Amino acid sequence: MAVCCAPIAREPLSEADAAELAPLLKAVADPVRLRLLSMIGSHPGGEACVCDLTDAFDLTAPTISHHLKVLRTAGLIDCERRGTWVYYWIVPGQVARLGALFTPLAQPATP
Amino acid sequence: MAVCCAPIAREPLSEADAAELAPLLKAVADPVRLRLLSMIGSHPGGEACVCDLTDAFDLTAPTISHHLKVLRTAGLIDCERRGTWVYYWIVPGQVARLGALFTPLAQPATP
DNA sequence: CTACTATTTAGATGACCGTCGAACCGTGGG
DNA sequence: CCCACGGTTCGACGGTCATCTAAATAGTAG
Repeated sequence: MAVCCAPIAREPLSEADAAELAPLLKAVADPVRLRLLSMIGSHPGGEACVCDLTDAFDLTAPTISHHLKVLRTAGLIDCERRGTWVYYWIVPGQVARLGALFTPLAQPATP
Repeated sequence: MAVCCAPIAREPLSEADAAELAPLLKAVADPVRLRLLSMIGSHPGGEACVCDLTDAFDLTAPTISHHLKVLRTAGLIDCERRGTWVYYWIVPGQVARLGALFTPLAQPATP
């Protein structure tokens, strides 16, 4: 259930599966979002405040907020407001789908 | 040595690593290229002729050629001309980098 | 050498994306 | 009650991308 479809080199990806996966990949296909995802995932406690993330970039707050929204829309992260601050954390299942797509290729049967 | 850097949730991705990985992800963040990669990788013999690929899409030949070039520039596939036809195959090491980025997150230590 | 096929290159067009400044909500403290 | 602060939404601008048509290159067959 973690993956919707077979790993990429097992069988040809259906048009529908490709259409569903592509936006997920597009969400992480950006240096800023890649770092954001990494910073959130590696943060102690598994969650990070926006204020922690913004300072690491030479970008304005709206831009960071936009990137976080893209990641959230893709289902890769989720967030919650806790008093003054908003905290983000990774949704492991969705991220695992990406890994499952490519990893089986590392050690294929190669008959 | 398959990967250049730690998996995404181990430690924050450096700006340089993110900048290097993003283009790789951008190359696969397209439904057509995702299917092309899958069709090439799952093709019997591990390689596929352009003529096999073109027919599966409602796209013109130049468009397919363009997508193949993007994948090739990213180092995900390689090709060789053999007589009349050009054959493409997957570069496993480069694809494995993508998998390694996300897979370790599937079963993290979660202390 | 010429004609035909397969594939790539070049140029153009329309859509999408990353970034910013300004305006807008929600929370907590005077 | 109002104000300061953290964060998001809105609208706009510049750049990139997917796709097409037309033309060029490479190889094969006659």
